[in-house]
Amino acid sequence: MAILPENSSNLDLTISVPGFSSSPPSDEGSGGGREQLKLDMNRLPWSEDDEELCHGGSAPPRKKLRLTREQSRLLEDSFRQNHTLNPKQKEALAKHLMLRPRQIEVWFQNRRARSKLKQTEMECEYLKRWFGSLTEQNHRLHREVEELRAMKVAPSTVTSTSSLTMCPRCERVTTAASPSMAASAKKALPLKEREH
DNA sequence: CTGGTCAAAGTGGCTC
DNA sequence: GAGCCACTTTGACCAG
Repeated sequence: MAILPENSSNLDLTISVPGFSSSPPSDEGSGGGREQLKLDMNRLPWSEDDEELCHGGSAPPRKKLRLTREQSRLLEDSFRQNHTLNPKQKEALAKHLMLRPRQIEVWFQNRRARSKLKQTEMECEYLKRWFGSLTEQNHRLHREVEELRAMKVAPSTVTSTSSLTMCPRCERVTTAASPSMAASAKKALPLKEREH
């Protein structure tokens, strides 16, 4: 097994020039001031010799590429059109952005992961809200049960059993006295469950 | 200086 | 074996 990964050619030795400032004056908001460095790090062409250099001797610290805003924008555009690339598209994009196909591939992988994470977070938020709603509904139903039990203890207070109805499918008892509860319970359920 | 965050890249397992 | 994904590492940057 190789000591270094196949794509260690991006261990860009050329950027660590003594005296070179990696923090030029910021021209953008948060995260700004990276543009110059990014350009230098991304600069092509790289050669096979560079790769050989990386494989020889002791491993230098991996230098991190930062994409330029333009590169990111084009990648985002491309991602919007398609979340995956075929080898030809990857090659073309790499050529256009002056990056290696591997970098395009990695960017798309990470972008898909971020996209999925965002989706999961949104679903999590939705489920939290739903849980809150169900908890609230559960409390109301418990109170209703207590009320019904109280009525059973004192049957004289129950005017007629016909005011209680049982849903044949979910076997839920509803009373004519609490239509709002039935309505709110219905509201809390997702559409699929409601179609009933 | 330190800890947190973000994103590029490495790694290993899985699928086709 | 290539491509993808989940997980992890790592470097750059920023705020306190």
